[in-house]
Amino acid sequence: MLMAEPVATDDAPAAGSKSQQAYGAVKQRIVDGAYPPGHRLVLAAIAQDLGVSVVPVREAIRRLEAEGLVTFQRNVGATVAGIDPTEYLYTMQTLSLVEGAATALSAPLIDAEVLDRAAAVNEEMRACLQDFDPLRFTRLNQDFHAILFERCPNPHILDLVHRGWNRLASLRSSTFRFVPERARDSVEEHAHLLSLMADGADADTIERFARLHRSATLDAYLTHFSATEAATDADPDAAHDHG
Amino acid sequence: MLMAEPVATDDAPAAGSKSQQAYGAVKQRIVDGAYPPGHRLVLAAIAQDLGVSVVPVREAIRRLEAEGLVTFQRNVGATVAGIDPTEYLYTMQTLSLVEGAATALSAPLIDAEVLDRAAAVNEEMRACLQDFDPLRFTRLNQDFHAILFERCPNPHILDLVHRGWNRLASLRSSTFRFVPERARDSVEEHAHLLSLMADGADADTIERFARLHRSATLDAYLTHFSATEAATDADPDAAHDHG
DNA sequence: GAGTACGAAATCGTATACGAAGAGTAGGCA
DNA sequence: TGCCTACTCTTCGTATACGATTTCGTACTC
Repeated sequence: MLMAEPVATDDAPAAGSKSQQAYGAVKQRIVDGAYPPGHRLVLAAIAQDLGVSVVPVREAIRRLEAEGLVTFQRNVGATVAGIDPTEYLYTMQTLSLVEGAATALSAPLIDAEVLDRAAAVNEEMRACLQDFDPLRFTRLNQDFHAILFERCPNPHILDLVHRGWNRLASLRSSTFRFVPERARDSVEEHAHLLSLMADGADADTIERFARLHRSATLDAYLTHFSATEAATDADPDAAHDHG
Repeated sequence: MLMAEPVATDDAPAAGSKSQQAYGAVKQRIVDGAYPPGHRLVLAAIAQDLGVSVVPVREAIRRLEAEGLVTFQRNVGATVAGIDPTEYLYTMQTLSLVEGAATALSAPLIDAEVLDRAAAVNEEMRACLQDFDPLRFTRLNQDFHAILFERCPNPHILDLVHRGWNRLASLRSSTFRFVPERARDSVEEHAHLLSLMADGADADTIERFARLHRSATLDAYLTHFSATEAATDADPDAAHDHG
């Protein structure tokens, strides 16, 4: 869906250049949790592990830094970016902005067939509500939105949306894991969004609603956490790293 | 080997690492127009020119690629990003989105002193209307907006705004050069924006107006160019590279 | 016993070297 | 004469090597 790789065989990135290989491999390990947040990324170790030299690894790390997945310090090294709740907030806020715009810009280019596909995914999500699986739900949620914003004609905005989702994936902090109640509302809002598009609502309405939809998810997260943190009071990031 | 001193006198980037030096140097040359759009960036040549090895240059180029200032092709090389009118459109559209949001998010944090500074810059712009100098006007325009969005609390969005302005600078395609009539309206809209902020208008109103303000500039550009291109009909990019 | 200075290990940053992939050009063949 | 092929040349991609910087451990002093 939002895989930029030309063709991935099954799990190995298998990109043309070793830099891209290294990029894909390290990124995957971050997203998978093999490299937990705060983990130090040593160039030589990764290079040996991947069977390449440090040069491509270095380049991969810098790319990941540009995407915000790792933090980098000169002459010190890189560490996997932390899962600061503030960071999540910023990312979600940014995503609400650019995804709302991308969805609105996509809307005129979306035909009935695409709407049907999105509706099918949304029905899967609805079915997923019983026997709730946060991971699966989150993945479907991403698929749903990707269908709707992927036709955005402005490649810059589309790229920003992809980056946002990427960062969310690296943060590994799904709202639906903490606030499953939000899932049901989310599905309903999806249905409403589809009906807006089907009725040919104007761009501003769609943008506003798409943005609100994401903001609502963020709000659910925030209220949940402010409550949780006030209750537990200690070890405020214990809730994140149980991936 | 002529070693560049770590401490730079005044205009050199003065970065600690050679990668950053190279990044700053190449970027400056692109923005200044020393490397015109379409110019091929050969690693070895730049490296020799800067007195460093190709490795830092390579990294600098990749960073510039990530920012969109240069395009890169594997095993072929990098070229300074073109000034495709379409690219300008996309960039301005994206900027209208993120800058509008950044301005709206900044608004609650802006006090009277900041508003006064912005107003002063706007008056400079108004004075600049006689004896019109597009370059100076464009610079003041950037200053004006920077004052208003710089307090945006979301660093991601703020970063996107900076990137957008960066890319605009690299495109070197100022609307005010082609459509000086737009300048007067722009100043008035700035004044209105300031009054909105002074009156404590809600975020949505400010965002909407800031976005519209930029979109209007873009529209002026587009109508000008569609007219110009229809008239000249040939060599549609002649208007760009007289920088 | 605590703080500081020195030294060693680890790791990054950069230079140099060589192999690989594309682009351009000249030559041959239809 | 036009097109295809082989070759060379430029330029990038990656490996290896070495110097620079930081960090951590240890010994010494107050």
